Amino acid sequence: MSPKGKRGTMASEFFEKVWDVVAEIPMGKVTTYGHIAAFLGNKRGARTVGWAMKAAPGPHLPCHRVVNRKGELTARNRFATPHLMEERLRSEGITFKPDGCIDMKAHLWVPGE
DNA sequence: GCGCTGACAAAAA
DNA sequence: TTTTTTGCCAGCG
Repeated sequence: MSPKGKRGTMASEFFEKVWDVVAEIPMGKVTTYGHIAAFLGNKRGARTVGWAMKAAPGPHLPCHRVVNRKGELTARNRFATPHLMEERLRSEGITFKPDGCIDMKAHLWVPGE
C-alpha cells in the first residue's frame, strides 16, 4: 500500500499517535505538548511530542495548533514557522496576549474529548 | 558503538 | 515563590 508510504521506517508508534491527536484538534483551539504526551502515557515525554511534530508527515498536519506550556509558538519545520502560525491561528479565531502568547484559558483544547 | 542535542514539562530544592 | 535538575525518546555527530 502506501504510494509513497515510507513512514513505518522512520516513525515509531508514538509518533503516529501524536499526529493522530494533533489532526483532531478543532479549529480555533490549541493544545500543548504536555497534554498530548500525557494523553499518550508519557507525562514527561513532552519533548518527544515536539520531535514528532518536527518529523511531521505532511503540511496538512495542523502542527500550528500545538504550542508550548507558555502559549508561545516555537515550531520550526518546512511546513510551519512561528510567524506563519501566528497568522494562521489568528485566522482561526485565536487571540494573542500583548505578551505574544496565546490566551490558553480561552483556546486550550484537551485530547480525548 | 557512544554521547550530545533538541518544537517541553513537571518535580525537587 | 524562583531556580535547578531530571525525564522522555529519537535523530545526528
